[in-house]
Amino acid sequence: MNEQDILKDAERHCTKTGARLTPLRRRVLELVVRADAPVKAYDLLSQIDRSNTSAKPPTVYRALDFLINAGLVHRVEALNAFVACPQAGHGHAAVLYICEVCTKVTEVQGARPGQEHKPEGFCVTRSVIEHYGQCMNCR
Amino acid sequence: MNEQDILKDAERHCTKTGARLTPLRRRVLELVVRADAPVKAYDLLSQIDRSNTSAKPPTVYRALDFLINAGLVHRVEALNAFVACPQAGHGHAAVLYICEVCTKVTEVQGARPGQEHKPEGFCVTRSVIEHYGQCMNCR
DNA sequence: TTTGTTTTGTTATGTTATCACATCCGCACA
DNA sequence: TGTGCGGATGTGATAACATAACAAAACAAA
Repeated sequence: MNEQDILKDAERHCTKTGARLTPLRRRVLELVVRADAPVKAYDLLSQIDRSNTSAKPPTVYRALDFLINAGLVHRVEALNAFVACPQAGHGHAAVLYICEVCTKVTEVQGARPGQEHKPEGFCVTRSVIEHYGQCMNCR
Repeated sequence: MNEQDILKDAERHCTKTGARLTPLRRRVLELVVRADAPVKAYDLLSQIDRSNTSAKPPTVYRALDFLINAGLVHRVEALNAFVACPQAGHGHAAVLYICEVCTKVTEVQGARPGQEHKPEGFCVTRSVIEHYGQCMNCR
């Protein structure tokens, strides 16, 4: 799935769900999609800055919050970074495989990890699943 | 497993592996164990500070690095916090269930998540697996 | 005791994230 | 047309998290 398709898909998804993909938010999404690897909030900020002098940290963090809630972007917890979700709206339930050499992230949907050993009565609302290692090309 | 047992166990583990559990590191481990929930680095710092005025951020981060490497402590990525590992040396391979109400963490060993959908050729060296929700008591 | 290594102290700074309040903009409705 | 409302963005400040770089001390091996 290429950059343009992902963006179109995001538009459609937002239209359908009533989420407001404003120009600023779209711009941030675009930057995340283009990065094609986990990108830092302050890197996004400096890129936005080139076109919009008024961008400040809250600008980018707010946009990212929106995008994460809309299921368009994932936060990579162990990297304090963000990646585009290749499938709009599947933002929750993702399992990430992160190559520590080339930094590329492969997202696997529907790979809900076995919760066989889940503590009794525990009700999971959100899972962070990130596997780090080397991808095929980088070994 | 109670606090004292965990500390004894940690001592034994370090003796066996040749890791040097110095007074400072032991003190930090003690604080993490006592907390019985994820603790922040700066909270540890302010607790150490009461006895050791010279404690600075690197003091606690270095001790934590050591403890994590020794498999005595886990970093909870999505919280920027740290928890004691109830089983010395099993520090890698852990799956954490974190109650967002009472903040308590239950660690499950040996619950390696299915990697059935792992990208071909990907070699995992480290996994971050954190489930957030409500524990039985807090529902 | 000398030497090399590890640990700890110390200052400074880098990086990540949020708060609080002001302003703007689109929209519904009088 | 204007007025009020709510969501989005602008703005300045600061909080929270983490590391770099170098100095001093502790310690163990030779």
